[in-house]
Amino acid sequence: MIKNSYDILKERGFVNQSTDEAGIKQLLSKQKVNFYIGFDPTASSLHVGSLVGLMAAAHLQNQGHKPIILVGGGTGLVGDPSGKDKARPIMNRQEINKNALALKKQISKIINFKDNRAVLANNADWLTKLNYIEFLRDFGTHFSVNRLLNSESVKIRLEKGLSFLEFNYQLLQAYDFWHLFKTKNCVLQLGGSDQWGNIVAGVELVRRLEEKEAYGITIPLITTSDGKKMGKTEKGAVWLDAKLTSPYEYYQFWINTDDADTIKFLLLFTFLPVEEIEKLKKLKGSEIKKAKEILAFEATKILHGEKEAKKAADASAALFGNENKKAGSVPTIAINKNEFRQGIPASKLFVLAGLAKSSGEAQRLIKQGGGYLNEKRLDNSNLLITESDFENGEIMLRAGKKKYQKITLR
RNA sequence: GCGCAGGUGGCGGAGCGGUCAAUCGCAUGUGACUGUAAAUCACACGCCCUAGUGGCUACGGGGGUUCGAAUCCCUCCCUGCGCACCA
Repeated sequence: MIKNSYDILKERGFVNQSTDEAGIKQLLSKQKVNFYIGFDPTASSLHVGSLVGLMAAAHLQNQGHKPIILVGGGTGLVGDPSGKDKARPIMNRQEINKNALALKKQISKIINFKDNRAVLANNADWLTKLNYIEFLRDFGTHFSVNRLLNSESVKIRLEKGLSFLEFNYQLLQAYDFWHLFKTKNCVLQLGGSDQWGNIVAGVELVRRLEEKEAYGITIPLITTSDGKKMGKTEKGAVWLDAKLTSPYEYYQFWINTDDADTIKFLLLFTFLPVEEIEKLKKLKGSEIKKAKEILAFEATKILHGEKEAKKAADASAALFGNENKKAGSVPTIAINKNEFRQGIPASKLFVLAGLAKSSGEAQRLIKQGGGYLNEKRLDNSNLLITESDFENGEIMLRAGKKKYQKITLR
């Protein structure tokens, strides 16, 4: 029996709520569906938080449906108040366009844009052309302020203050859905659970204007088992851009998954068949590490390719296993030879390597016993590091238990 | 526009003339314990250095009072609440 696309999503944990479960199931089983999911171009890279939506979209694409990836170039100019207790900084056009371009590159690692199997859209293309009066007359009439006031996202902000600008966000997103429905025959929207209100607004707008049914599915906000938002690491957010988070760091992020989250993440962030993941469930105690290795490898493979994933896995095994600490793809920086002529104080070197934000922090680190040079614990943050400390042209720095940085000479 | 209440470190939130780089909680980091997990315990947590009863910058911005200001005064900006205005 062929599984229904919706059931696939549901069984892997991608579904938080949906507007009409039976309707969606029927829709997805009888035809190839165009659906959309939006991303905010407020940063130049997506992070693992956005990955859930992309994975959901990828699963649907694998089932033959067609994703429309919407970059919120227009809505980004407004700022979504959902789930925020503060107004977002308003961004200018250029920045947003630059970000949108960068995002596409990352998204195309997961979604296949070849042969028109997926399309990228930017709502700036239509939102910026809207005429205020026309918009109010044609669409404003379909929105009830009473309802908006009752929505959770607005309620929260009412206590702290909400500008009219942000208040309008929902109308714009609803308009997006309608626009895509009209022009691209898009009948389904995916979004984070904080988008529920916005998605429903779109569904209703389509119903009112077109007297046709559109659907929405929200994806749960992925939290770690202790209730925190996922996606943070020692160095901050985990980005999808390899320049910001190297494949090795990305791999490490997944390896460091909490035991309790391992299975959940395998389902969400890998394409492994559910049956296979079920088997991993049986692992107990320190064996869970094996499941995490699979998770880390698969997740890294999806984003950075098999070769990089292997390299990261090897590096990880070398550094944390008992073999000698030689590693291939540990983040490496090259420092000019001349710098070492007089020697660089250990604390400075940690800052240069990006393992500490300030030399005060580095000094603290070393004082507390968390600074290592070539696997030897440093006891003096003023120790001058010179060329003679290099072994085979490199130095391995370590901060704490898990953060490594290799230094080479230039 | 008028009145009221506020604006303090990543966040929450004390302090209300000296002993404040600022109590406390959360978050974070390091160490111990472990399985590169969780929990727990300990320590740290503005920046700089020649590392000291050292220097510098910081309690929305600017100015002032004072030997001395996060703390008092003036002014500007911002936020919330109430009133007014408009619809």
